[in-house]
Formats: sequence, C-alpha cells, structure tokens
Amino acid sequence: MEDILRSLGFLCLGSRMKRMGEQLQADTQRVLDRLDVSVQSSQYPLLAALDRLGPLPVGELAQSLGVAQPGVTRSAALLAELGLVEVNPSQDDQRRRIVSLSLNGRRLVDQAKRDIWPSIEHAVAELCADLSGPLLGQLAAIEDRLAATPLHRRAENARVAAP
Amino acid sequence: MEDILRSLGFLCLGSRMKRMGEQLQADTQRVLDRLDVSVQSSQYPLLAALDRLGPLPVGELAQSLGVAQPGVTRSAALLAELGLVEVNPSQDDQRRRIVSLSLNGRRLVDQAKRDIWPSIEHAVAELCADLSGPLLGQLAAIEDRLAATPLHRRAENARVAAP
DNA sequence: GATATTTCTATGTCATGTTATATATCAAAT
DNA sequence: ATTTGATATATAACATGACATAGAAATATC
Repeated sequence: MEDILRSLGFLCLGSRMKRMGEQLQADTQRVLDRLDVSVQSSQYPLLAALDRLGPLPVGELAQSLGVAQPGVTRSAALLAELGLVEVNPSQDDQRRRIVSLSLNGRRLVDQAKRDIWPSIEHAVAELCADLSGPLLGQLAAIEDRLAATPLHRRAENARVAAP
Repeated sequence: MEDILRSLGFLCLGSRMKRMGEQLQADTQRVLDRLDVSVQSSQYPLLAALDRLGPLPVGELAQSLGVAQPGVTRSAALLAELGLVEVNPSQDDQRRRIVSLSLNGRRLVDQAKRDIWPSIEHAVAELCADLSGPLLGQLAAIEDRLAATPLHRRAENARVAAP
C-alpha cells in the first residue's frame, strides 16, 4: 500500500513530521507506562523544563517549550491536579502564576531521569544513528526502522543491555 | 530563552517533530487560504490521495495516509459536508464505503495542483535545501530558517520568481 | 490620581489525532 | 440454512494542539 505522505515528498512534510512525532510519542508512552503514574508522554517536556530551568511563569514556560500559552495553562492545571506541579501567584506581579515542581513531581522527575529517560534517549539515538544525506531520506529510513522494530522494544533492549 | 525540546535532543524528538509538523501545517495553511475554500491544510493529504490513487474505501485510505480509520471517517464526512468528496457504498461489499472526489473536489485539486502546491513544494524544498549531517542538526537548521523567514513568505517569493 | 493601554493568564471553541467499542455485513462451518 | 466468527465503518470518549478573546493586574499618560 503506497504511503501517500512519503510519495508527496516536500509537499506534505508538515503532515509527515506530525505523524512521525505522534508515533514516537505513542511509542514513548509505552515505555513510560512502567512508571505507575498516569502522565502522558506529551507532559514530560513540561516537567523536564521545570527540572532544568526551575520555577517559571506560564508565559515563559510556553516560550521555552515552543507552544502556545493556553496549552501550558491547561497542562499545568492537569499536572497540578495530579499533584506533580504547583501553581502559585508571583510575589511581585499578581498577574503571573509561577509553575514549579511539587515534591511528588520532583520525585517523579528524578526517577524518570534515573530509570527511564536514559533508555528512551538511547533508543531514539540508535533509531537515528548512522543516517546521513537529505532529510527526506533520513525520515524514510526512520519510518522503516520504526516499522521493523518499534521504539519501545528498542528501549527494552537498551535497558537490558545497560550495565 | 532556551528551547527545551532542542536541548533535550533525542529524548523529546517526538514532541519536537510534532511541533515542527504543526508549524509547517499552520504556515502552509496561510498559503492555501488564497483558495477561497475553507479546507484545512491537514485535509489536503486526503484529497491528494484520492487524486493520486482514485476512489478508495475508508480503510485503505487510512492505510495510505498512515492514520487510524476513525480519523478518515471523520475527515471524509467533513469533506463530504463541504461537497468536495462523495462517500458511496461499494457495489460488491455493503460494508465498504468508497470515498471519491466530487466534481468540486476535482476542481479544487486541479486548481491546487496548478496554482498552489508547486509553490509550497518549492518553498519547503528550499527550506530543506543544502542540509546535511545528523538529523538533529538538520532539524535545528530548519527551525532557525523558519524563524528567520516563515514558510508562507518563502512561498510568495517562489510564486513571484516562477515564470 | 483617574483613565487608557499593555501584559499575563484563563477560558471557549474548534480541529484532529488516538483507543475502545458498537453496528452492520460478509464468510465459514456445522 | 442458521449460527459463528471475521471484517468494515461509525460513534463515543478523551488528549492535545491552535486561535480568539475575556478578565485582572500592572504600567503609562494626561
């Protein structure tokens, strides 16, 4: 069955990248499910940003993540519901709401950094290893590799192989 | 302001590709808006598939596009609402619903193929031109180029430059 | 100092993707 | 021929992205 997005080349590159991204996120989800916390894989960048940059107001968080502000407002509310982040008004500017990791959020991130993220990173790096040449070719190669061995299986192997 | 997805490298490649795909789609939308039809850029792959492969049942269309079947059911219903496709039961198998371009859909695709798609394809190709090396580097270069000159402006230039 | 403007966050609406499941039709098996 | 199972599509429920805009708070202007 012909893959139309691939056939269309540059014309539908946006759709194709979005599709690949969703695929990668879904596969990543399966790895993350080992942590018994019901956080979607798409929420981890926000947690990672807070881990890396410290508490941030909503707007700056949105900028760091490269998404629109309402998305951050909603994600933060969701994660606050789960008890992973706290949202507090800023001292000096009452308009700003500062998002920060809660104690549980801190624990989750630390555990993920130790137990899960390295194997994911390793699996994706392997997925993209030894690729060269034009972008479309590399994307096709990644799609083919993913079809042959899904990411979550690569991550398992990485975990087994790790010392 | 640090771009977290970029900093995280392989770990959040999925989120990053999804973000880039959405950006490209949004930019493409602005080019497509010249056609006075309210079709989202994400619907064009479906139309292009029908143009390229001819009438197809829902399931095969989903496979060709690499998306789940319910998405195609919904998109087809939407495009049928707009009068761009027709959905008819198959002769030999009453379970199957065959999706095909309507007369208006045919017209729209022909116009897009003539007036719009070439400039989009050209703009995206230019965006990705002269890139080499590892994937992450190429993605960063594309992000930088897009930030410098959005795709819709590249497409305009392409249109002006074309003979 | 009152008013106007700007800035920041929240909310409403929509688009589009997913999974799980219901429904309808076809095919197979007894 | 009737029942059983498989297959195709539709629907429901949910997640997450965008944009537009409302509301609150800060800042600027007069």
